[in-house]
Amino acid sequence: MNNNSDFIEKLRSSGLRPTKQRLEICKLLFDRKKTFHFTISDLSKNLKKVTNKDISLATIYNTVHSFKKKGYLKEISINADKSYFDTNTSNHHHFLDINTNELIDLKEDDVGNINVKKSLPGKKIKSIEVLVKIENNN
Amino acid sequence: MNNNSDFIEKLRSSGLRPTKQRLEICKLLFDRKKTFHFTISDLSKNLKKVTNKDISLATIYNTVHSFKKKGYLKEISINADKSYFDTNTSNHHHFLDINTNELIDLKEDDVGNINVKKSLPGKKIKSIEVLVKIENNN
DNA sequence: AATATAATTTATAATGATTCTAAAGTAGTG
DNA sequence: CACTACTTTAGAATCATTATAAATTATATT
Ligand SMILES: [Mn+2]
Ligand SMILES: [Mn+2]
Ligand SMILES: [Zn+2]
Ligand SMILES: [Zn+2]
Repeated sequence: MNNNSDFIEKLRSSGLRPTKQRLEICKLLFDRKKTFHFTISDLSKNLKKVTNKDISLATIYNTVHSFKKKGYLKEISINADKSYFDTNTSNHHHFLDINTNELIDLKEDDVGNINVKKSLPGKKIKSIEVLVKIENNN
Repeated sequence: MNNNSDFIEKLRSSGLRPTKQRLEICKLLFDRKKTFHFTISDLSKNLKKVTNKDISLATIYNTVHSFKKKGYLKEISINADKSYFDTNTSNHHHFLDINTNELIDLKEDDVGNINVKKSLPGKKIKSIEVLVKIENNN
């Protein structure tokens, strides 16, 4: 999907130096066909698999947070005891499988248009997102 | 709304002994006209105001978790760094004011019916909830 | 290319919310 | 009252996350 110089450009253009740690993380997060959801712990484990010298946990946190700030990642809070990040940064809906704790993107068309009738003075709508919890049959 | 013996009955009927700590917490949470949202820290502060002898933090956690397990409270995970509990245990939608971090219930009618078209084999829908983030105008 | 500067990484410590532990207290039963 | 199981509690432990501050690295400048 992307090659290394794309990531270098991406990082530079947002004022982040393309360090080897950040590039390694870019490769894991963004060099894919589909977007996905991950936890810091997932990312940390996957980085251990693909790198020789480990990236420190502090750097993983720093990087994920700066990517979030730059808009390359989105944080999804769905579960009191697990925080997910999403490489799909658009507003979108989710299935949450409560048996597996897996998050699954829904497409725009999977959920009809949502019409919020209530409004509050001085406030405007920023986003509308639906969470559909699913579970095993029976 | 409720008096003490209602709460004693409520607790007994779900196999929880009506201790003075639990009753104190019931009064704060359930003796109201409207449901509301709170954090453990909110609850803890409010309990300090109304009780002579402080209820220990462990008991507050224990009680909130057992009330959740009995279905008297619902946990709402919306913010990575703040966990809310809701005395409205039905499936319902929310505004989240991102300027104040305030959660506001939406009524069924405030959001049209939601029709989820996608389904996954072996899975059924357990709940559908909408989160509408709002922010100040301008 | 060498130097200077600021950004970044890192190991490690600190924080803070939540949970655990085990001892003391209390409610229900007969 | 006496017994038992449940509950509360203070304090310790845990664990994810953030802070610190020294070493390293990227980039700009000479
Ligand atoms: Mn919890
Ligand atoms: Mn975070
Ligand atoms: Zn997603
Ligand atoms: Zn609510």
